Amino acid sequence: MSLRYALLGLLSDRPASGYDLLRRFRDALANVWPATQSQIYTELTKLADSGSIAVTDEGPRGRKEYTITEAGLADLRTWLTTTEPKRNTRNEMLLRVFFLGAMPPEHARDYLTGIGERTAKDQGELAALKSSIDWDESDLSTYGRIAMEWGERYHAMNQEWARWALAQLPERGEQPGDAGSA
Amino acid sequence: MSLRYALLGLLSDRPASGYDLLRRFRDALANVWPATQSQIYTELTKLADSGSIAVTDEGPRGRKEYTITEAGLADLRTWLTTTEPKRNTRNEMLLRVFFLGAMPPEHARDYLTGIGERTAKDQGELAALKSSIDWDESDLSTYGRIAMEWGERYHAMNQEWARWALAQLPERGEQPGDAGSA
DNA sequence: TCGTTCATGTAAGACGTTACATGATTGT
DNA sequence: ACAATCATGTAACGTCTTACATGAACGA
Repeated sequence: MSLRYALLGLLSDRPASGYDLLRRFRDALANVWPATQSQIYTELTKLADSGSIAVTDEGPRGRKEYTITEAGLADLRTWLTTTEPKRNTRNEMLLRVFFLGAMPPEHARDYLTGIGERTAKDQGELAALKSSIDWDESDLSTYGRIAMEWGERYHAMNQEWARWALAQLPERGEQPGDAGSA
Repeated sequence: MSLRYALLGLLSDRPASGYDLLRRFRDALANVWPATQSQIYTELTKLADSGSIAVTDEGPRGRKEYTITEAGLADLRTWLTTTEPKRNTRNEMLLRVFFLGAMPPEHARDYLTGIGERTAKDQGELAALKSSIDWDESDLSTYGRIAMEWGERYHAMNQEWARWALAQLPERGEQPGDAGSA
């Protein structure tokens, strides 16, 4: 259901074609709610059928510009206010952590080190994205910045956790009870 | 694909029936990789067909106890070492943040306050879960504790972020450029 | 005996991914 | 002319959720 509201949300800012929305998903929402071309076009057709959006202009190459209707806006507001957001649970990275015991300890270290590295890379990409955006005084910018901050904090948290987790593992070659040199 | 490996992972610790695994998903993996009864039984049948697990005992009420095979263990290890974990992107809570501009500012405050409250509640539930677990010296306990720590840090991060985000919004009734009383 | 727990299985539908398929327009 | 970009649509497949369906065994 969320894709539906993501589209309504973007269209509440300004009218757009499927192709426009596809780019906005790639640029702005890729880290929050990824969607494929296929999904977007299918959902736009459904939204138009249900009267939440309407085709308000047609351009070259079969371009159709959609505008949100009053009904669609009401629908979006209902979603924002009266329904509880679902928690994000599934986490493949964390699932693997549970089963690191099936591997030699060396691999557990490598895995956690890898997490730290990957999240550092993601953090860099997020920073690049942040500086590439033309932040203005619009609502989308204000709230986009707030979402971006979440991403930065998330990555920082992951890195700190990965460092901490490494410290929980026995040292290379250390035996249980051997707490280092005296 | 992850469900398959979650099952192999649990079975690598010890043999279990579908019903046993269902409870372990509810208790230990609910916050990391939720799975329904329907999904678990279906996947166990597939795993048995492909030779990754085998029925090694049958009990009352049609109970079938599954044990991981060498092939299954190899499969699990391959997954752990040679494939990249997929990032967790979809975040409904954050998606809504983008569109808070479609609502009066009051609602944005309420929403962010609500996030803080809900994550505080989740944190409490996680703490309760933590103290309810019989932590021993097994690998699953070691890595389970590490995963638990991630959850604690995640909730703490969310609360700090929600507090920060509230401070970014204009004060109740404040106009842009009006930075409080002198 | 009667309710709860144990125990397994199937089916329909929503959502998401990947791939296929087509063609107009623009810029060099 | 030709390549890149704009622009839309469909089909097959896999995963996840919800609901339906059944029944044995245990304990009070």
